[in-house]
Amino acid sequence: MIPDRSLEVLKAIVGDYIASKEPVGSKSLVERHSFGVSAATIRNDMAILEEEELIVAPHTSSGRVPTDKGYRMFVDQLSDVKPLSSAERNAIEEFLSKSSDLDETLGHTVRLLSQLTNQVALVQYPSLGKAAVRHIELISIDEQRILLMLITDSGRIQQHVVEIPGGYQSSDLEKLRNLLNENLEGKALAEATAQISNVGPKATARIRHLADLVLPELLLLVDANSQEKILLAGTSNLARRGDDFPGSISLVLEAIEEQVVLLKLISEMQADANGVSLRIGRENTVDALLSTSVVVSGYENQGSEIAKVGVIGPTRMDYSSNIGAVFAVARYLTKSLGGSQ
Amino acid sequence: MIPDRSLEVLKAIVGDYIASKEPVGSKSLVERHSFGVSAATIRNDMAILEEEELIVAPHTSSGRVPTDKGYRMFVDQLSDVKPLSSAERNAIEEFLSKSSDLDETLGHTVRLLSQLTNQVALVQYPSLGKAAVRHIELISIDEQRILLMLITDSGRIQQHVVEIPGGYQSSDLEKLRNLLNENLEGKALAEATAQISNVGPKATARIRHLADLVLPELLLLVDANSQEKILLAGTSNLARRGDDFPGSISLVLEAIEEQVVLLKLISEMQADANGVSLRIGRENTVDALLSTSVVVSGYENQGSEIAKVGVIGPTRMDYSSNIGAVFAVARYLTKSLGGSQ
DNA sequence: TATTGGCACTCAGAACCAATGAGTGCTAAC
DNA sequence: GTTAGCACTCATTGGTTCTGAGTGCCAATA
Repeated sequence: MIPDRSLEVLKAIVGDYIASKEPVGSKSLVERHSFGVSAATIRNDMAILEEEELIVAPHTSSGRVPTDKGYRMFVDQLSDVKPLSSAERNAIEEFLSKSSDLDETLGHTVRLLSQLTNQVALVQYPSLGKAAVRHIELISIDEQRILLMLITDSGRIQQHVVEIPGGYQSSDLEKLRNLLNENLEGKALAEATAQISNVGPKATARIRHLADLVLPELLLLVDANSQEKILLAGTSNLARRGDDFPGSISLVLEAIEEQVVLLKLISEMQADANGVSLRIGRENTVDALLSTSVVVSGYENQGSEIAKVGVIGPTRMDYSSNIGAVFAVARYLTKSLGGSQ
Repeated sequence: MIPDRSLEVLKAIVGDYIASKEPVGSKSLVERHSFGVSAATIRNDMAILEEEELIVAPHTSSGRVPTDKGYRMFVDQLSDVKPLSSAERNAIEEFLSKSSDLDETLGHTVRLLSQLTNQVALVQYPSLGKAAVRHIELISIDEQRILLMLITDSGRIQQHVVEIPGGYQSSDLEKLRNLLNENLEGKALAEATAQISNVGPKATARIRHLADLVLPELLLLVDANSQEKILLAGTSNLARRGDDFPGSISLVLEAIEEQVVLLKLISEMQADANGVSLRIGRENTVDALLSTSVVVSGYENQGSEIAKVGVIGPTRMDYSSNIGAVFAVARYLTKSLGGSQ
């Protein structure tokens, strides 16, 4: 429908605009790229692109700027995702190999990604909903309190202090611990939720009192919703690109600090064939993010996607390299989790 | 040395400047406050203040702006710290009562403080150095790996996966666990560091192999430096006040995201008689924070300060209410930790 | 001696204007 | 389908002037 050369022109406009931050005109376009035709011809092509709402002129008689639709067309045409340099790949390996537990791994990952892309990076903690129980631990703190811990196979650890008015016997604690693990270990969390209420009746009268206090708390820990969590890094990168945002960047910052909104957004995003998913400008349902683009990719543990990692920045971003970086980091993260968790 | 009325004028200048963001002149000053003297007299007082470098004129013949020294004088004179409204106090109680474990408590606290003050809020995780070992736990993950956990009496939990090439017996695991707890439970971390190397020799030949692998990791966990950590919230508040920063706010954001710098800064700050400590503008040793002020207060567990909580914002901030809020939140946090940890 | 009214002076910022030039749309010719 | 040419637009730039809030200083006053 749209002539080939016009698409080439679109590509060139997006590229130049990303690089220069200035609306790009027919003349500078023709002198920077070798289209083999004159500026007037390019102008005709630009008229087509404008007709299709792929580009727009900020004011009468000035250069053109890609619209969200234009960016979308651009990335969909994008065949060559920029691979990371070997130096960058080394940095990733180096960085992630240092991490020991999940907290550390994710913390390193998100910082790394923000440095790699010069954007705000985000990583979602493995959603409990998709994980399985690896172990449940009950630890005595003092006469009246115990620490309840839930360890999932994604390496995430949740803990909660449970008050036991009237105290408990440590032998009972052990019995309950064994009972819980016998019934729940290895179960997916969704399944565990259902099982927990079945554990109660199995308890002997002796530990029934204890179980009644502990089980509701365990249920709370398992409740995935209350536990979804996102780690951010590199918000200063957003500020540096401040002039890219029409309103104020504080609105954008506010929105991405609001975990709930961000979680909803990224959970809606489905990976495309390449394993990366992106939302451009108005495609984001959140008002404050209308002038940002979000690039995410899922990372896996034991073969199934457990959470997402990505970046968020101005629509005027270098999609090619950002997609490359997000994809690569997600892969390394998958590898790193598979190895040591 | 400085006449009383001149100090009153300084107070008025600081107050007006904070409210209006505009350099304040003698005329508007005299009409907004009732000094009972004329503008010319105020001008004489202002000359004294300028002589003392407490205020400065951005350009010849314009209103005056407080210098860092002026702000310092102002807060040192500050007798009446603005107390929180009862609605605010209720909000704090409400908020903190919902928290169960340490992570949650601190997370809630920092968000709360940022909302209360409209500034960037920070809370430091309890420094391991000042805490004591509550419990050490070894949990079997699979044949070749165990999860080592350190629980401190401040409620902080550190964990690390230890690889045991060649595997281990679960009975040995239990022996080692008991050995560790017998020797380390209740010890201050600094002391525990010293003790850990003594534990090795006490191990029987049977579990020696295991101990040799676990102890170095435990030592790492105890090492306070590598574990200091700060939680931030409300960075969007900084962006909203963007025009208060001469350079760019991205530099400020960068600096406060850099945990190491921030940790060093707040650890240098010693609380004054009121339990609150603040650094104004150039008093901060960090370049990027020359135009910000930092207000912190310590919070306690079991009678001794374990870490700090505070806010960071433009030097042109409402010191009175920010000091009040930080102080109150620190107290509530102390109370909350004492109660449920 | 401290305070005040008066006055000349300064200077950032607003308002206005003209020149510049990159860029456009259109038309007629190739 | 492509191109050269042309008239037109309009954001940006730079210069000029005006205005007014604010100052410093001095002589008069209480």
